[in-house]
Amino acid sequence: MKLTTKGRYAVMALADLARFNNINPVSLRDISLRQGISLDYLEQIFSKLRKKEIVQSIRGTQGGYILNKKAKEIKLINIFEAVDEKIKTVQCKKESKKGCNGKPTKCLTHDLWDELENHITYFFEQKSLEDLIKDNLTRRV
Amino acid sequence: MKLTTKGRYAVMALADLARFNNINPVSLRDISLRQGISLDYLEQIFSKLRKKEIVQSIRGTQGGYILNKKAKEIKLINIFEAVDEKIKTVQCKKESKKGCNGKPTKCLTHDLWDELENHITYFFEQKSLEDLIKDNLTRRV
DNA sequence: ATAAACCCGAGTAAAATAGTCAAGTATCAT
DNA sequence: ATGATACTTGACTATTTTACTCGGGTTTAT
Repeated sequence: MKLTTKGRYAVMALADLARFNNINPVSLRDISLRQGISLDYLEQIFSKLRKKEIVQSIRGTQGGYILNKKAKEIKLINIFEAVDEKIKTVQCKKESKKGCNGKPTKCLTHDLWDELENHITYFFEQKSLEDLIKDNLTRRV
Repeated sequence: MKLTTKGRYAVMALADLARFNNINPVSLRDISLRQGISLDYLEQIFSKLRKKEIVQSIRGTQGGYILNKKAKEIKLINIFEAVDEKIKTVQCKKESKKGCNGKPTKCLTHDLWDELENHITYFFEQKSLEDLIKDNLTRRV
């Protein structure tokens, strides 16, 4: 049970962006340097974030990215969804309402995995980008 | 962010074991058939569970496994630990108390990942095997 | 004696991850 | 105009992890 770099980096990069999100757009190059994430990889990630309208891009010199919504309105769940960071605890989820794996009844642990998935999802639904940067009034990288 | 089969199967198999844990030991063959998990794979898993003293083995014909503690005392966290299902949200955890990745300060999202890890771990610390089978008075596979 | 079970370590195919690389296009500053 | 900066896109790939399988054991009830 682990977080992939895609999800982690997306959040790190957006936290960085939110922090420096003044009038000027923030370039991926800057984020790359500050957060130590490869530029090429960041480009992949931001492509997805842009398609899901979490950020806006500004091309050309002095260009970069800006948040497309208020930091408060961007929840971690939105970020994870955008970069395909799935929360997947169960394999039999898509089966029919009643049964798992083709059987007529639910598997013994079905509700457990559902509950776990909800537990984790809840966390991501609550936390916003704003929470991240508010918690970080002390100087951080 | 997903659960591996090792963790999932371990819990499924132990739930099955707990359910049929009467006087007689339960063979992996039976668990394999009921839960649809390969026998070879189950053997790997139970080897670890035995080494962590979650189950006891009884060799020979009519042998099998029994729980080594009361179902109430076996928490999911113990099971996951036994089969090396790690809960890993952060990469910079092992760095010094204050800084991440060799830098003198914590990374922006450090506390977030810590909090997430705690959130998930808490869930696994609360849930016991007994909870699983108690929740399943209705007939299940 | 035999079969049912546990025990153990090595090996491996497939999938997922974590990127890199190449070739663009848009825009600004000068 | 032109060069530099920065976004855009899609393909490619090495490494790691996962999810097993396989082949040999040993123990014990009947």
